[in-house]
Amino acid sequence: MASAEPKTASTASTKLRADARRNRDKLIEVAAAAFAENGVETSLEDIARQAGVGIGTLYRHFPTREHLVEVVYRRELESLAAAATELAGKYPPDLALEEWTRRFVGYIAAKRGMANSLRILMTSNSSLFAEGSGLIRGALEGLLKTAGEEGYIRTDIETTDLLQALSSIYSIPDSPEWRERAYRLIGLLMDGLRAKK
Amino acid sequence: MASAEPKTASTASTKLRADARRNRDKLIEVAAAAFAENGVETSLEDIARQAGVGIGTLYRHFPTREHLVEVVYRRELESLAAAATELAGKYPPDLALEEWTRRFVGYIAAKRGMANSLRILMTSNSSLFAEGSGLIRGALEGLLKTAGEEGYIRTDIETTDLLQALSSIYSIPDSPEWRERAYRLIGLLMDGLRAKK
DNA sequence: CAGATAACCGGAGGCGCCTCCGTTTAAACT
DNA sequence: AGTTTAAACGGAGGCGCCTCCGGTTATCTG
Repeated sequence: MASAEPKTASTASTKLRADARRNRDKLIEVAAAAFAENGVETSLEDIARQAGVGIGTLYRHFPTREHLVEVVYRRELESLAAAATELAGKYPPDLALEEWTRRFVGYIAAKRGMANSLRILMTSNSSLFAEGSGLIRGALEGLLKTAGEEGYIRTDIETTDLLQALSSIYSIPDSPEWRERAYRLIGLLMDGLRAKK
Repeated sequence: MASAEPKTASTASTKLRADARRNRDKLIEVAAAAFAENGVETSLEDIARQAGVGIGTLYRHFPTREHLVEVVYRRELESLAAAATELAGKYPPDLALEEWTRRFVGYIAAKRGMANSLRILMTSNSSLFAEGSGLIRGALEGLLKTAGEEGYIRTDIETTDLLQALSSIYSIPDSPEWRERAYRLIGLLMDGLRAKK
């Protein structure tokens, strides 16, 4: 057989038995919630329990904690990127852009506190980082382009510039008003963008 | 900065009861050997067992694994610095310098593999790093100065230069000949130093 | 030297990690 | 439908982490 496998690239459902696939999906879903709530240090046995499977099943699907973290991280990143298209079809371009950046903040918020774990993950698997930022950049670029072409915002701002500004959110120090600050920053940026000169 | 803490961090025997002090010292000694042999992931219970104390005692002295690692690391660094003085009084200056750099290599060799742990430690406690490199720099500087003044080596090389060259050893890729390569590099540097122009 | 006391010791216990393997079951075959 | 079989399940078990606290002991005081 010439290996003409109908492999679907990214979301490859690599021929998993039905039950296996169900369990795997459920595990990812539960893990995502658990990580968001308690950080990456959450007990894996808890996750397995909540997903209604044995600990053995969890470990078969995700040999190490890092594997699980990576999958969850990737999935969220993808859904964030996908949201760009969705929002673009639902709101005027400038509002779509603004709403998307808000979601971006939400995503970052969830990742604070597990910064260290993520950093380790990134350095031991740098392609993950490259892929991730590529996805986000692409999403942002699409939104910017549309909004610019349709005259909602100025056109002399590069994706890189905005991304740079957004990523500065990451370094806002932790505090009760963290989110407020982030939103203020976004508001500022958006107003700046709308000020077509 | 007003870092005028009166506590001498180094060998501060902060009024420890005799037995406590004994146990603490023994723990450090055993831990140093264990880390060198099996990396920082060694079982702490094993260390306690080998030191002939209960696990509770270990945890009282070193609340976290990182505490223990840090103390061991610091101690080795200090003994490396002390070796400089010792060697200086025992060999001609240029040989003392050469032998010291060899020990430096040994030290680095022991630290490979635990690079990640050390990096975490360093970023969460940057003063540790500053202190450490200060010590080493001082030791090297002393050796260089003596050897230079007594005419054994050239005098137009700064401590920083040599330290830079030495630290490049750290990035020699892992392989069976790792040590050979390191020693070759040292030989090269030493010959260069002795070539008084 | 005896008694008091504060510091120290150590291991049991509860929890999570991860592996291993006997049992169950989806899916391919007849 | 019945049989087969390889994939998937799941939990027991061994190990290490870390905490907690009743027992031990160095040191101080009379």
